[in-house]
Amino acid sequence: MMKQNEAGGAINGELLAKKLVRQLDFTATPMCRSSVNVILPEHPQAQLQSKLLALARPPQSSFEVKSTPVPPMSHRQQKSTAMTVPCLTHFVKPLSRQTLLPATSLLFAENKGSLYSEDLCNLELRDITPKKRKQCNCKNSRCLKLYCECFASGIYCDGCNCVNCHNTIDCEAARKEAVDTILDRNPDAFRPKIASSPIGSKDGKVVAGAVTILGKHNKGCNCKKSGCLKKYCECFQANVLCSENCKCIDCKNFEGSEERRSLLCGGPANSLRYSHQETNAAIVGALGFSSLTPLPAAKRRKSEQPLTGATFDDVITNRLEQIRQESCFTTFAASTSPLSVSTSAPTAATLSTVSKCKYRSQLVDTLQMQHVKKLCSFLVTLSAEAAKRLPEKNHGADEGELNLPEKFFSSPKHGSEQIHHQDYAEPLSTNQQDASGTHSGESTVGDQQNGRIASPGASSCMKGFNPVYAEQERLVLTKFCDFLNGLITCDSIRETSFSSPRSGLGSQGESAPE
DNA sequence: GAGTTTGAAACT
DNA sequence: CAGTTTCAAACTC
Repeated sequence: MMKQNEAGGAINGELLAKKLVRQLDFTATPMCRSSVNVILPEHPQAQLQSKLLALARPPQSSFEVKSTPVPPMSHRQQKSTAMTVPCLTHFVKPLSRQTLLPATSLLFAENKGSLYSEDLCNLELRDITPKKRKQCNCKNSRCLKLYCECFASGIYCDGCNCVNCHNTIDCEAARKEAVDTILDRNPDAFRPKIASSPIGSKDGKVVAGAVTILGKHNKGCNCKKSGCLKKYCECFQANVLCSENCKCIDCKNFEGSEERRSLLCGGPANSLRYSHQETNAAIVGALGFSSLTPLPAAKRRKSEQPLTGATFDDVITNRLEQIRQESCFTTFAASTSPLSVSTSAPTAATLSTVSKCKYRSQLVDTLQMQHVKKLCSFLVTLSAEAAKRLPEKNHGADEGELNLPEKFFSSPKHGSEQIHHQDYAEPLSTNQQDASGTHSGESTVGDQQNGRIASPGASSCMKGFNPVYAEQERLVLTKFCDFLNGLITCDSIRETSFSSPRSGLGSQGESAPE
């Protein structure tokens, strides 16, 4: 077993830098990532960020640490490789260097090195705005029990209103003993209470840009009287919906709850407060797994606002029909293809999760499952037809010989595009990227090595040109893109309709989104 | 600001 | 593990 002084001696520049970086709360609830706590509030924000970014690139860091030495870990902490920083941001507090030192000591054993730089890169300046730290008011616990928010967060009390506080650096021995006692009772006591969604990237987090998906309460709440709609409820307080982990009674903190909706509908402050939830919900929904986040009531009402004249359902249906008619293929299998079933089934299964909490897409009231099924069926048929048709025409023939319609794309942007073999070699040409706006240019064969799925067209380029694959890919992606464009168009109409009723509906479904 | 309510943590 | 007590935050007035 590593002795404490050995552990302390092992602190090289890299580790030190990491630890300081980790003083940002990256392991706390994903929700909290939107309001990342930052220690060292004495630094101007920009300076702070650049300094932290520098720290993320050890060992070149020249940041000089003059803070109090990090308290050594207990043997238990050293043993625990899974120990994470407590949920510092459960309560929004900008933390002083001193107050975070205990947290860094708890972190000491956790060396998941991959987190730091990219998390820092995901930081936005507005996210590190120091906020007034919450101060505890403990009287009887000496701030050495989990009742104390500071202690539970792994920080020293600093400027609190507590009485007989032992959660200070001067009482480190007592503090460490208390930590050990609590860890004996519950090794996860200092772990973040809010877990991210099970589907995700490393460290269990799902990062999309700077936003991390909200999760659920690890242990769940046990609320009885609050309906889980007050801050007594840990789930509610953490901005997550109650989950199957909860044992609450008369819970109203679930997606679709009228009470919750009306509560969140309280005004601009609430809208702002839950804006991250909206973003998270959208991302979660897009990723296809259960979200625990609600849609802001304002947005949802907007979604539910009926269109004057034509419903979004009509527009989508018409759009699909238009796509179908524009296609050179006449078959439009409704739901006969097994693939169409298998393609859409996971979506349905995903949306109806085992949890009582379900993701509610902004389009849930307008884009129906039947549309998705139709689209899937259509794309499958399209792909099959392409496979059948291409060999008949000409193996490896030029695009011009495929007898594809000149205006396969309904959008003028696409209609004039000429596709050549070099397009297969570079399926994501600049023009296409600009036109569709849907490609990041990252989908290369090389991605396969990174666990991603490379496009069949791209793969065929590497292994030998296969025009069938490429054509299938092109058709399917094109039509899907077209469908999405239609969706955007319809959404624009819907938004216009909402903001100014009866305006902008004359060109329903056909006006360009931009 | 005092008193009450609430639910997590701690205890038995 | 369930029931009870303690505790501090959240809430109400």
